[in-house]
Amino acid sequence: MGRAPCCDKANVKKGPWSPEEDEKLKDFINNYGPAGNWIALPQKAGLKRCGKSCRLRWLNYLRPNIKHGLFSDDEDRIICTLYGTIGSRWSIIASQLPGRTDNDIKNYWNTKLKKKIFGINQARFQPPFSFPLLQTSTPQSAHSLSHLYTSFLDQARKPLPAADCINFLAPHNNNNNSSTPLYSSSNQFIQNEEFHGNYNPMKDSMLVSGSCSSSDGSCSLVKSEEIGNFQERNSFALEDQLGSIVDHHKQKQRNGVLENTQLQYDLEEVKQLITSGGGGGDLFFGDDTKMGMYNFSY
DNA sequence: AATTCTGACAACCGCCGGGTC
DNA sequence: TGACCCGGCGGTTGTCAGAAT
Repeated sequence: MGRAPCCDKANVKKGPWSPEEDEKLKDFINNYGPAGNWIALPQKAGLKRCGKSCRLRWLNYLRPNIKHGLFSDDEDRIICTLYGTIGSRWSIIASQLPGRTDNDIKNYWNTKLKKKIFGINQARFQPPFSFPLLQTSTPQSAHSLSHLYTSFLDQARKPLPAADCINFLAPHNNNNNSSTPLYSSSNQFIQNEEFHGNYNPMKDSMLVSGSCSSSDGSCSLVKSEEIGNFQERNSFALEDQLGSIVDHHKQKQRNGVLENTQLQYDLEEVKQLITSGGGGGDLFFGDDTKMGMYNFSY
């Protein structure tokens, strides 16, 4: 036996809301409050709508303090970094952007931001930071992650014309000073990144590894066995690439080239919102000529 | 001027989890 | 303990306006 429908679909109106319907809904909620039974609300408010539709209309459009219109650069960056860390958990991302709704952010990501970041190669190239890195605590998610990663490598191995390089989250990075923070917004998160220029999936090797950072904020380089454990947890089979990249990373750090990188935003809050346990991770990618690292903790 | 295409965003759908009985 | 109800969530689809042909 299936679930009973939430409303009588034959007798509910669908499609765009009229101003009159908006007024009715607003009036009702202003008088009786948004809390309560959404399923019963339409009948009480005199609306021929599904309760879920009313709820969505209120939350996404009619609710006070909703911010419409263009997203700022800071908002862009917050969305990008949070998406990179937690994936498409729009409600959590929305909780970091006052006035924005999850639907708004989701639409914005799907229609604009994704293209802005991934450029022309978006259809073929899924970037490493889109992996659900925080969702690796179960065998299923580990398998899923492994599958995604394999798919990514398959894509990355395909030859691409040189013009198909993508810019990796560095829209404002016009200098070569690797110690300059790329983004700093509202003290909510600061991100340094060593990587400059283009990332070409045809030429550049890439891997994902676990990481940790010491309590004083310095970036303690990942031990290979820690990475190994992380790999094992996530069913990765990238040992060959692992050693060289980590050696390269260490070498750069010894040379003082590598900046401590710590991607942070409202982590405490995000932590609470995410049910899985805390941890951290680095995304390394690059080759002998250039290398990128994306460090996060949660 | 008419038609087609495209992008933006509003809205819907179905699944899931928590709460309650 | 399990069935049911409801709200929340994310993916997908629908609608419409403006651009392109």
